[in-house]
Amino acid sequence: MAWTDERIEQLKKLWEAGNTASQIAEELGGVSRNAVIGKAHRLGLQSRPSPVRSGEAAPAAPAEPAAPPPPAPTPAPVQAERPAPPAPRPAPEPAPRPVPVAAAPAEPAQPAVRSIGPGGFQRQNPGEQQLPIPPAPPRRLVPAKPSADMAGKTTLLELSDRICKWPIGHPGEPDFHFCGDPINPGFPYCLEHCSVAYQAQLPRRDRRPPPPLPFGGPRVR
DNA sequence: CCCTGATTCGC
DNA sequence: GCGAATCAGG
Repeated sequence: MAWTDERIEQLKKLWEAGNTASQIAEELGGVSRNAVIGKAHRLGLQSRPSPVRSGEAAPAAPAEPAAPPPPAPTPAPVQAERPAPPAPRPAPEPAPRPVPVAAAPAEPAQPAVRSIGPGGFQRQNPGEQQLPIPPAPPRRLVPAKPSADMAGKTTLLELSDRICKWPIGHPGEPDFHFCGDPINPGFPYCLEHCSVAYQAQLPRRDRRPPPPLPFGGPRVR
């Protein structure tokens, strides 16, 4: 997979938005986490806090009223003979810039989880057809769990090589998610779902009636 | 062990 | 330039 302008753009956006390299890699597809990191560095993207923040984002900062920290004068640092990295403090936060006008490819504002249809497209409900494109995100975007009822559920974006990818529910529905249990080593599913997915071929007369199909079986309406 | 980003280095 | 392998850390 090549680094097209679009993909690079997406990479920058996601990187600066605070997504992890893994998340970005999955988002882009066709690239590894390492590839993303490597590219990010080659692009000169500021290395964000490398002391990883695996769990949740650090909410730490108390909602301090507008009290911008004093501008550090930082005079000439006396670097003896240490190969101190010239890297200036990240200081991202591009500041809310006014959105041009129309034709704004704004999309990163979307919550990570949206209903993803079979083709990979994002579904729309009848009522929400291409209305006003959301203005630029006012504030830093955070991965975040979109809705309460999705809390704890494994979404498409959270799949990895070691968790069960057995789908629960129907794609496109609000609570569609994946099993998420640890996989049965060597298989894409957990033990339980492997037993459903892989059945030994039995003589006809001994066959059991229909095992539940993936995706929850035929739709019922 | 899981994860994170950083760095190296052969391609 | 690319990214797997490796390193270092939470």
